Amino acid sequence: MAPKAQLPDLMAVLEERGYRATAPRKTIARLLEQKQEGFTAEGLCEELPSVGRATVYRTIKLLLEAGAVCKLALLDGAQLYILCSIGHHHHHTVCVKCDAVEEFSAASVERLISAISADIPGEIVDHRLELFVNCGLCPATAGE
Amino acid sequence: MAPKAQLPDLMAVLEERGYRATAPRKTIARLLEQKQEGFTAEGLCEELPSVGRATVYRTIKLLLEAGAVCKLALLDGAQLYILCSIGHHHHHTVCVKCDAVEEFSAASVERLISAISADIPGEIVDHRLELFVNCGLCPATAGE
DNA sequence: ACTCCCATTGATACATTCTATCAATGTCGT
DNA sequence: ACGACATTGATAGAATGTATCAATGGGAGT
Repeated sequence: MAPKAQLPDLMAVLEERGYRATAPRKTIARLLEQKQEGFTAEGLCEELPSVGRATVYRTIKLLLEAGAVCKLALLDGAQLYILCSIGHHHHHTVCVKCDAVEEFSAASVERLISAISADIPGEIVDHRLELFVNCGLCPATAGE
Repeated sequence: MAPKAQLPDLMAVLEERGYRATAPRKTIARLLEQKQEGFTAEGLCEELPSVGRATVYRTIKLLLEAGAVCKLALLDGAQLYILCSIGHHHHHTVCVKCDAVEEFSAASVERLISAISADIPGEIVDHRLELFVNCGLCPATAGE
């Protein structure tokens, strides 16, 4: 897998927003910074038995609000969190076989949304685009 | 609100797929065919106390698989089902104020996805696009 | 129209994911 | 070091959906 763009220091992100640097938050931030893949809240809880479930969920929520984490809906309706870069609009590709997530952005998408705007009643304030792919890198897709 | 495109006879959709025309399914189908707006499973259960919860959820699932219903994720993470047209790929706009959903399709979207394909690792097999709008028609948006 | 098979139902329990509550604790500005 | 108050963790509860299974009923074949 290609190396990800540099991802933010999560604890710093939280402190910038005025949240305290507590031990549980540091633990969660440190673990997430290692993660190249998507994760679930329950998965984090299992990996960090020393941190309370409520705190795991609360911290994920704070990171979501800060934009450091995105929440994706897979085709089957399952949900997946993924660490992502802050401050620039982007989208994700998700492998339908292995759930690997990659971030991408394309000016053409944003231009298209603007163009579509004329054909849509109302004013577009946001959008969500997800591409489901066969990544071609995981065992499941390589075999085809 | 503009009249929707003709929507399918839901009971016929289910029968075409080999499911039996039972009384609970007919009840659900009849109610949904009246609905111009999004709905939730729990909401349906309340509107149809004569039908068991499990049956409501099962029937929604069958309609989802048949493509007669889509499941949308709102910006705040809430989920909404919406009746939609079968057999042609389409997307939805969702009003961020009143949750009104409109269906749209644009050849330009499909062309763009194809074009992006070249820049994305892997093969695109599906995509999801949602536009969040101020519909301009509901009291909440009209006031701005 | 009757029968019979088996798809379907509904009640209930369970699963998953997330939020609310609240007393106890830990951070950080002073 | 102190104190205000943000945060934690245990637990209960909410929201949404699935599994189980005995009882029911649709509809194909006669």
